[in-house]
Amino acid sequence: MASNAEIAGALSQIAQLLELLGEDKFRVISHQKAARIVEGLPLELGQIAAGGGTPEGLKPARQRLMDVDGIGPKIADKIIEFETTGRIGELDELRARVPAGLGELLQIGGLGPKTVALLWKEAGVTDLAGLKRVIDDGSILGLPRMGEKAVEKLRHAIALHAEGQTRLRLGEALPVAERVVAAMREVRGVKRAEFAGSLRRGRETVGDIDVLVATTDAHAAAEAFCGLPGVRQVLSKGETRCSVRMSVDLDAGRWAGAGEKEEGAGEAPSPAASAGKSVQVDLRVVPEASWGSALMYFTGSKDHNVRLRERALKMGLTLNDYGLFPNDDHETPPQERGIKPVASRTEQEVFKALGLPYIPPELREDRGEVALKKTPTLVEVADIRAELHAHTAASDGELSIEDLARAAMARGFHTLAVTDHSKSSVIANGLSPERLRTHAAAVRAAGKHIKGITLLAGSEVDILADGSLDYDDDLLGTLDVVVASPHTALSQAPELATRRLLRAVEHPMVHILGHPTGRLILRRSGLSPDMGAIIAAAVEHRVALEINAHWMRLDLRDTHVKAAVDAGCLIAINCDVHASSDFDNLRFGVLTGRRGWLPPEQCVNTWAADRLHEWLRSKQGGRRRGGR
DNA sequence: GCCGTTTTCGGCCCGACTGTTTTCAGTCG
Repeated sequence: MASNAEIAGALSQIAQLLELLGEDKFRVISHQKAARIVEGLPLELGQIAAGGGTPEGLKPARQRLMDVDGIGPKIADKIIEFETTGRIGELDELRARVPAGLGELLQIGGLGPKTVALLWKEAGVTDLAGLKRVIDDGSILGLPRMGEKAVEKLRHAIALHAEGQTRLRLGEALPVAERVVAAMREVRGVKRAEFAGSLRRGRETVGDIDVLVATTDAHAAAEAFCGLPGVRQVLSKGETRCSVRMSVDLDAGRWAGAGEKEEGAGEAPSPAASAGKSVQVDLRVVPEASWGSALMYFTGSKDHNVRLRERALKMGLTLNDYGLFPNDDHETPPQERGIKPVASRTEQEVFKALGLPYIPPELREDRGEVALKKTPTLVEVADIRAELHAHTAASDGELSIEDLARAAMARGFHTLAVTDHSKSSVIANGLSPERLRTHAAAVRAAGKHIKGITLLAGSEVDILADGSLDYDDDLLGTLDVVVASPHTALSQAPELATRRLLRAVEHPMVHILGHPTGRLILRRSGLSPDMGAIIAAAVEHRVALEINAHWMRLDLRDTHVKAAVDAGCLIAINCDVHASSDFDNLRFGVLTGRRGWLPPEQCVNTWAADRLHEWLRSKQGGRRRGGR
């Protein structure tokens, strides 16, 4: 079965090739948009295209695909063709007409389809090597719009591309953004400063960082921004916008420490993974009176923003970053003609004027949020009262049971589950059955004398490649909490992965499916099981699917969380604590939950102690906590 | 190529910055 990612990849390739061929730009946009939608879709389109799936099984596949907003008859047919034959005729034809190397050129900053097509048609450039050649021999200067400065910028962009500059993970980007915002708030004249963009939406990776300021002294703001510590290069500097490349701190890459070891051999940690990394940071200077509309404009995804503007137009209004204005179809933008906006000062005000409830930033992805009637209640960091996945020095953590308990108490938690690794995780010093019994007894003993928090004895038990668990049922039955997680064989085929995880979810003693796919963001993709089947089984067996809060993992990912939430599945947000500072990762897990529309009541970590403990006990056929 | 509480045809979001073009095209978000 073709995955959504594969389908999205094919569609976006069609868009790219159409663009290079100078085809109708709206066809291009349609394919791009469809690709984005497919990628973010919680349901598996391949399954639908193949005529599968349950709820509307009798409806023709084509019709069901077309029910997805953004997919029409043509694209539906292409998806079906892709699913049934493994290829798309149109894509093959397009590929035959365009040199394969042009795709890479489009990834170079500042090079768009027009310029790449120009290079190809006028200078015979078909790949990166060809581009370097025409730059070196100077022939590129003979092309239209290619002067010395343009070529110099291009050189720079090629060098950056060669460094493999890629997206930053949420946990790497957020500290940079917070530092920039804090620094800008100290600048003379600055009234407000916030970061926006995909970072404010809490996406798992970001391509750049957008920072907004409202100030009485735009010049001072621009100067201060371009002179911030860590700025390597000023890319552009204008009255309302500046762009720089900024170094990313070494200490953002904590993954190299604890946590990595559990992955086993062959996944060598890279302590200097973040060394030399940089990120583009854009500063936007906006009028204070437009703060709300500007923040909205620079926070919403492209599709979300388009959706809002279309909505505005239907209401006889026009929306831009300066505000929501009456639409008079004048050529000059309303703000330049002194027209007073209907709303602009705060996001709340603008949403209200659009007839919408306030939409939290994490939801602004055009995944149905513009149809909301009221602001949904989403899980917050302050709601989290329990950590159900933590390691001590008995396996690969740093803390003793007591220190771990105190760290959890300091966060205001009522419950902490100690879940060290099981025996197969040899590199993580997994516990033999005998050690586990001793350890569980030690946890319970500690629980007796530490007041103010309930300590639970548990295990993060390996789900072996065939879906069996790493301890036998007698031993598992003595535990308060069983987190079952895959750690090895993470590249097995989807069908095998599905069967493997289903077996774990169906196991009567499993409470939580830990980091279900085992992916590491930007490093390895992990398992690709049929998530719909996993979710359905988890609902049936009252197993919680974990959002592992480490920013390297964020596993479940946001779109799967959404599917799980829609299905009524329980979710656990766990920090997978190995060191005291790992509790700080909670906010990344919460952001991911919010992106999946997760309400607090569906997240077991928010439950009151009694309710949480009752759920844990109920999974083991009424066995009472305290062991045998 | 998609879409429709003003449309099944004719639209499709909006603005800033850069470089080179003396009035704008291309790119980006």
